[in-house]
Amino acid sequence: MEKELLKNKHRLTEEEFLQKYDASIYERSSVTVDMLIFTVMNEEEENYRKLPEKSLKLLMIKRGDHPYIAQWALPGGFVAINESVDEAAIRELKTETNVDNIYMEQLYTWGDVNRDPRTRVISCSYMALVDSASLDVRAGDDADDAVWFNVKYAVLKKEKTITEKGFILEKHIEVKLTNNADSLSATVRIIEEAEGKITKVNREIIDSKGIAFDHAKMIEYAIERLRNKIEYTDIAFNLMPELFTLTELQQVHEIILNKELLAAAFRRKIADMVIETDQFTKDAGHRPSKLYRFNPNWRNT
Amino acid sequence: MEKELLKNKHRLTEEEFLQKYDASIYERSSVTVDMLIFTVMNEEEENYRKLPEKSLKLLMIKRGDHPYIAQWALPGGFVAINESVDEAAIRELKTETNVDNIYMEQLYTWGDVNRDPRTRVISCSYMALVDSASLDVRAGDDADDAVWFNVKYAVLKKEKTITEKGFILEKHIEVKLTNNADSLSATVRIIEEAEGKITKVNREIIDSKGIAFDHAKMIEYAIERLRNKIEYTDIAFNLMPELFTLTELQQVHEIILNKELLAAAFRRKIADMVIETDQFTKDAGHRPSKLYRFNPNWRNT
DNA sequence: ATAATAGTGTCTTTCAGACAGTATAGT
DNA sequence: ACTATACTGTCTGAAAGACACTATTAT
Repeated sequence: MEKELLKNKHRLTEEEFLQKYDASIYERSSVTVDMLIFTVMNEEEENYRKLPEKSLKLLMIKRGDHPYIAQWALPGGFVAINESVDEAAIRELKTETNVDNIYMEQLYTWGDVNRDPRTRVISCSYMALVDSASLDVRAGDDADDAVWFNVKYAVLKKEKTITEKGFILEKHIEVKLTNNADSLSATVRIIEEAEGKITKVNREIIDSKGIAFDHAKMIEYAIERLRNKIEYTDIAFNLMPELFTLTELQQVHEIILNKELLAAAFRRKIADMVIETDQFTKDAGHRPSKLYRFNPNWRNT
Repeated sequence: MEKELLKNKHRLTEEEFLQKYDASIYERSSVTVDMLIFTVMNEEEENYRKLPEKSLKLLMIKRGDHPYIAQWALPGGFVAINESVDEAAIRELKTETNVDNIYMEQLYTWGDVNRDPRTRVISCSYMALVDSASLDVRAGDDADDAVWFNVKYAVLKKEKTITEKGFILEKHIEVKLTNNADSLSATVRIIEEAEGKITKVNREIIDSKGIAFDHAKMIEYAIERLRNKIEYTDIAFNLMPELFTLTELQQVHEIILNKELLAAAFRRKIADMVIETDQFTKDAGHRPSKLYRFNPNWRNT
């Protein structure tokens, strides 16, 4: 190898250089992963005829220690020195929810200096979408409580000011997490500043009730991404069970997009992404619905 | 504050807990930022009548020390303990290119264990788009050479195998970086494995000539993202000077998408994103072209 | 029979693709 | 006059929006 012969300005070969290399001279950050684990569940129905409503859920963990003791945080943990960041995320997902082999995507890396009062922590966040049917409801054998929260996303304020060379867009987004026992909420202020070609976005938590760290920011960001991606990808199917009706699939889209869709147009749009089965739903007080499964080969052939 | 009174299972208040907290018990990774700084430049023209061709450029730095001595790497550096990851990226961009206040977006965080032979390094990559006109061509006062390379992206292989429950898609992408003095290249193998709903993507460098670390992966990924985003966002304008012709704007799209576009359709599509000026190009051996500027308010009003 | 959902047919609107045709500088 | 680019008009076809209409079950 030619490489072996090259020496640097101190006349060291690569081997010699690496032997002398001391990584400890710089102070290092801790790196963690935080997981945004979403699912969609049926709410209780009352009328035997009506379809059950669905709702978007997020898994949170109650903190048993400082900092933010007794508040709720996203599941996550430190990246070990001998595992990749992705592996850490998979390990955490498995530990917290007992689910593996599921859709997961890196979201964003949060690198502000004072994210954690203990020490400098850089956090790489992942979004996971799981199908509630395949979920082992006993979420998390971990010491702390792992509980599903209902997620609501509301725009409290949206104000656009036209400036000389662009605009300033200020949005206040309220994220509400609720379940039978607890009710958490946070408001994130998002300021988008466009000046000429350059646009800068800043996210800031201006109010947080019961949500630990900067996790409200991550939740807000994840919902935005989820909404965006559901329009042009097939990620929504990760929230569906093996067999599903087209109405259920539409409901999932509607919950995430927070708007109603027209059945005819929706069915046309997702037609290629599903495969008809010969099975039907039963025991509803109305016409049965055909069951479908996901078609992984919808992009061509 | 109620918070102050809460004690953990060791009967410590938050203040006491934080005082005793020792972050050094876990071995920590280093965190770096790597910058993918793209621009578009005119190639030399020959015929006074013909328009100059444009080409996509990427800024690379020649390594002066081990590891990968004498190879080329993306500009980047360690994140200091007292700066945010974004700040580190901005600082590096300024140091390397003397450009600030420019479009920059976090791309992806690369967390494999053996990315760097020196020590465990997790790298957060950023993509920056700069307008070559506003660029101080003396790129980088840093010790090492900072040089623009021409970027070419080619699909060498694309093979889809339909499996029982999905498919396997194998792509080989060749990234070529060239300039007057040097010619670098790398092949990245991308394997997309879909089984049922779950799709896993894996990127691996199967051949690398002159490109340090796993940076070929980052380059490949950045080009994919750039291609994707240029279709539905306005990022392309970050590559344009203050005033530009629609043909120039179209050329930039064509280079990035690597395909020709029809002028009529292109103009319709970007019509709202630009503002007409009353200026024209001059001294071309053909009809002058109207100059436009970016319209930051194109999304509404 | 009725309530409630399942599913389809089709008219309209919007928008991208294609391409011919007109316009205009510099040499 | 000629060349190369600038720019527009319009036909076509694909896809999304809107909405009415038909179908089918458990009670």
